[in-house]
Amino acid sequence: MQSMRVQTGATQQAIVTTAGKAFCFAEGLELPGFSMRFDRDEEIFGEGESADFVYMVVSGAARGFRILSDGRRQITGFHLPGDVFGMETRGDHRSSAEAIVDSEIALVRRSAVDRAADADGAAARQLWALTAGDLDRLRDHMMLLGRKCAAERVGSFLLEMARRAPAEHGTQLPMSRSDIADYLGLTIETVSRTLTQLERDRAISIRSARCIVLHDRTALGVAD
Amino acid sequence: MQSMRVQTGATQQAIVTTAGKAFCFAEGLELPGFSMRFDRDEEIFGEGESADFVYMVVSGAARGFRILSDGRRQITGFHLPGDVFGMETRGDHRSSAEAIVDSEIALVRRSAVDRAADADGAAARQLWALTAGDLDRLRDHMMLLGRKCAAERVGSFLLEMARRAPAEHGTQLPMSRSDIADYLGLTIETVSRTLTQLERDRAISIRSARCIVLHDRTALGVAD
DNA sequence: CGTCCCCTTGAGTTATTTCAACACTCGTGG
DNA sequence: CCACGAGTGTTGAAATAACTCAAGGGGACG
Repeated sequence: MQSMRVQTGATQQAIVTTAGKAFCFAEGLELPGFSMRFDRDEEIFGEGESADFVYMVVSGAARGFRILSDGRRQITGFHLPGDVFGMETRGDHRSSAEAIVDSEIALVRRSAVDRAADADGAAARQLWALTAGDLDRLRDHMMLLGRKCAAERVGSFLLEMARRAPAEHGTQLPMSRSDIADYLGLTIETVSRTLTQLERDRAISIRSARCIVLHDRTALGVAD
Repeated sequence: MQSMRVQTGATQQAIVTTAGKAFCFAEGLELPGFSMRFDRDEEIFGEGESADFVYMVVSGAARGFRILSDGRRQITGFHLPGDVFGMETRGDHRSSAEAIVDSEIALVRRSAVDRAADADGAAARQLWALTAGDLDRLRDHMMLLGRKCAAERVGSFLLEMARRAPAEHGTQLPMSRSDIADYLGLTIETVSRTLTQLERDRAISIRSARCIVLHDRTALGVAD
């Protein structure tokens, strides 16, 4: 396996342990890149940085977020294995991203993405569809943030995670209560209380803080 | 001027009063289409309908929104003259859109959009950038919905409208309090009370319900 | 076995909602 | 020209969902 030194952002420099791989961004869309390891809570890219790369989770998980000057944080999305993130059509990143747990992240140079889009109309279409899919999911999340009560927010979140991160013995939640709260527009106390209440209602079982079993999907009380 | 009959959706049929025009979707991206008039509160397209057209506001204003089965509504965005909306990469519309006031809307066939994207890489890039721009604005709005208090939401909204719909004698608000509330994730009463309070604080003047003058942009108390 | 971090629980507070009444604006028709 | 009515916006008072502050619990790890 090769090893190379890359400049990934304004400040960061890293030893890349895998080089010359191709990563599947979508059905029939393979892009050349390399993968990097990020520790838990390590920044992947920051708001305002030049968007020289596009990212995909290989293993682990990441959070995308924005922060107000007074520290309030809104998590715009969780990125799980296979998810592409950090793709900008303009020059700079408008949000930040961090690893939630120790993760392996694929990096593809933006120039390579642009080249693929220019060379192949179908590839361009696929990349556009990735962005459009994000837009669609964000509109759903706007409904959650603007119009759903705490119980519905937590219920919707559990259903989303159950769909995206199915595991053998219950749904795994790689993120902390604080991450969940900042994703759902709630406080950690409200998230915790709501989960406890859902367990009392026999809608879920909390095997541990990071592992939940969904029993009764209708009892989650999620409107649609 | 020509006149033609078009099937615009599952049910609607309309007399088109302008045909054969080209509409500017972005810098150097002109697409052939026609324009139609929509009355106040008339549906432009509905959730689940086949997305056969892409739309642009010529004059007037539109709202994009989603509704839960129990009637709760979240407005995902307001569309003002020049704004493109209803562009889907998949087959169906995932949100609805209605005219806020009597409006003239340009319709471009999706097939024409696809053709332009296939033929010209630069056009494809522009269309992708339109979607990416929407995504970016939605992320800002998520911060508003998830983490800002009522006063900040209304303040941010006024700044947004002042930027997008500048007028001679104050900012025009084509939409009702109910629309504003459903955009900001508040109730109409809270929107109304907050505007009154902002006027007491001398941050704005309410010339009429639909026309506001911004005095002191810092007094709007909008964090960033 | 202790310490740290995260999570949970409790009690009191508050921002926003809910419910209800009233005010304004703008057409329409007498 | 004024009365009327419908739709829209404002205001008040009470209710409540979620937040804040504070303390305690439990698991992971050295």
